[in-house]
Amino acid sequence: MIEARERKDSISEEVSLGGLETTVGFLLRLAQVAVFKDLLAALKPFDLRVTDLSVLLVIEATPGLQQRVIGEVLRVQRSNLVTIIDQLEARGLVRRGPVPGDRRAYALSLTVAGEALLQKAKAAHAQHDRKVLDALGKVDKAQMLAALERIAAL
Amino acid sequence: MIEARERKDSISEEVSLGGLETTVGFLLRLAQVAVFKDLLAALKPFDLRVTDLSVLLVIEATPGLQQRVIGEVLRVQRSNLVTIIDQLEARGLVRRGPVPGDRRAYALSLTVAGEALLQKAKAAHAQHDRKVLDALGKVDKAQMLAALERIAAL
DNA sequence: TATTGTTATACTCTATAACTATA
DNA sequence: TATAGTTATAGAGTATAACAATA
Repeated sequence: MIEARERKDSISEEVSLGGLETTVGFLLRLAQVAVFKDLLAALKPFDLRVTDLSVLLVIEATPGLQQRVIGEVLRVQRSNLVTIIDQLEARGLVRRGPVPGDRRAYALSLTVAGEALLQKAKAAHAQHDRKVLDALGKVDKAQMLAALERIAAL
Repeated sequence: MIEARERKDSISEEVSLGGLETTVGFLLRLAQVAVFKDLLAALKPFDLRVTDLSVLLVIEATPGLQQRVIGEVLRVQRSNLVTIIDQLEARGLVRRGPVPGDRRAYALSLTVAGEALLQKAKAAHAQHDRKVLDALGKVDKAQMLAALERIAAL
């Protein structure tokens, strides 16, 4: 059984990934999955997913935004955003108000309850973000952000 | 219409993301999506997805590997790996051989055709990887990999 | 009893087309 | 004609449980 444990423990160290392990793309995926998993866990007490928090943050920053705009900046198809906003609205966190001069669109804003929940969620998010930043090590945050932005624009 | 164009062009610059834009997690997602999209396009001529290439690379590096091990190192559930290997095997790229002393498992290896296709795919991958590395800018590759590894271990 | 590969299934995320009511 | 929101649907990717054969 010692033999078995040694075999199992050594897998991630001894099995070569054929160069994949020194690839930015592969580690980028592992890192992104880990970050989302960690943030999702941090948001669990508030019953919010990562996208929900993103939506609330954007609306808080610019009340009156239309769904289309939120979809654009968050890279979410406007059709997929409908259900997300529906749920936030049903929970009384977000309000779909009228847009003066355009009866097709909605002006989104946070309710008092939404604002209150967001504040708590932001505290959890800040704690999560601190963990991520600590993991940067020698890499400067600003340079990391710049690098990720350039990669995102490939 | 000038007004309309200006409104549209300015969205990504003028609409605040509520702090999200200076967050490692958010940009990590955008970067990862872009990298996978770019790599997928690069692999299109060979009809390979990103995971397919990863599997081929790992098998090439260590012929005789079992599916379970590949799933572990690539973070793919062994049940989801079945179809992936099925397809590669059906295309004559991968072979499921016997494992001496364990008739439950398969020893995976590349066929001649699989090896040949992989060489071409590797060239395309190298070109893609070069683009990603160029986007790193001032960030040292080794330090970036180390940072991503630490984030992945959150 | 535990493990390998397998099957079946479900759930989330994402993508596309078409509809409505407005503009 | 074009646009905002909506509906329906389909496709990935991922996750879980249970099974047969074998250890």
